[in-house]
Amino acid sequence: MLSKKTKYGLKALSFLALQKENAPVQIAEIAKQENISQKFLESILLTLRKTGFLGSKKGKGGGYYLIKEPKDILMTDVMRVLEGPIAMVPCVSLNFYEKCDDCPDEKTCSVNKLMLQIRDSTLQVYRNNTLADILV
Amino acid sequence: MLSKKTKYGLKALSFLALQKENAPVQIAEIAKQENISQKFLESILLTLRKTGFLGSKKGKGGGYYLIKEPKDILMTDVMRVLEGPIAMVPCVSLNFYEKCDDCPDEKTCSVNKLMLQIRDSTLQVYRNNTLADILV
DNA sequence: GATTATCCTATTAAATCTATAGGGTAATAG
DNA sequence: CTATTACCCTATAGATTTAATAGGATAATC
Repeated sequence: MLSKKTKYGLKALSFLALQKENAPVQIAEIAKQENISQKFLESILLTLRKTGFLGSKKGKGGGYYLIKEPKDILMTDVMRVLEGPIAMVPCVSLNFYEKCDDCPDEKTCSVNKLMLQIRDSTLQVYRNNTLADILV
Repeated sequence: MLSKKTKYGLKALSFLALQKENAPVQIAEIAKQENISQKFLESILLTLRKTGFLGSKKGKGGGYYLIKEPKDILMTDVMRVLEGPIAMVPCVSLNFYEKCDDCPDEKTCSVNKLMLQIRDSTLQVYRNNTLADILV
């Protein structure tokens, strides 16, 4: 399952991408429009700012805004930040590789063999989509 | 993340597929060979029996065995039974469709748009693999 | 009839996810 | 300069899911 964190994060990014002239939008405004708990959204936006997707402005007229153009925001990067590793098992992860403690040898593991294919096909979709591509 | 349940289930199925003449194997034997908690594995095998993947035999010389040939066991079916819906969000699920309560319209949802692609590519992998294909 | 091994329900323990609380900090307007 | 606005940040609580364990019932075999 996709976490609410990722879901809300994607919705917020899309919402911001649709603003004219990339004007800052307040947390409260996004939360209301997208039916998201405001405080929860706040922490998600904070993460997205710290990881270089969003900029913020304090005080009246402030809010969050995209730092890059939608076509330059890769889903691969967004998903890794919000959802974590793209692979379903650590032993096939490119960026978060880890050996399974119960598995003596990856080369003779059927789970590894199947999940490697899933990772590749999933990665292909994320690599083929930017924020601009998923706007509707 | 892939659940341990699915991981163990796949390993058990693979293990059984490699037995000569499809002889029954005891839970304890599989658990030991694959480093799985025996009681936990027990409940997984029970599920796989109830869903038509395995047969069982009680008493001495008993155990679990495959009911169909590995090449006739589709990963799509195995994954749905062990891991649940293949889609990452209910609103793009073929077999477990559900509308999101927070989303007014799927047609204008960027999460839906992205996850639809993920579902399709994931499904393609599972449909292209039988138990026989992931044996090593 | 003793032994073996699956069958089944209930419960607990651990981990993760989701959301909330509450105050701090910086920018802006007037 | 001061009140207001809105983001900043940490901690924590509640809910859900996952993983594992306990303990005995049932059925088949030797």
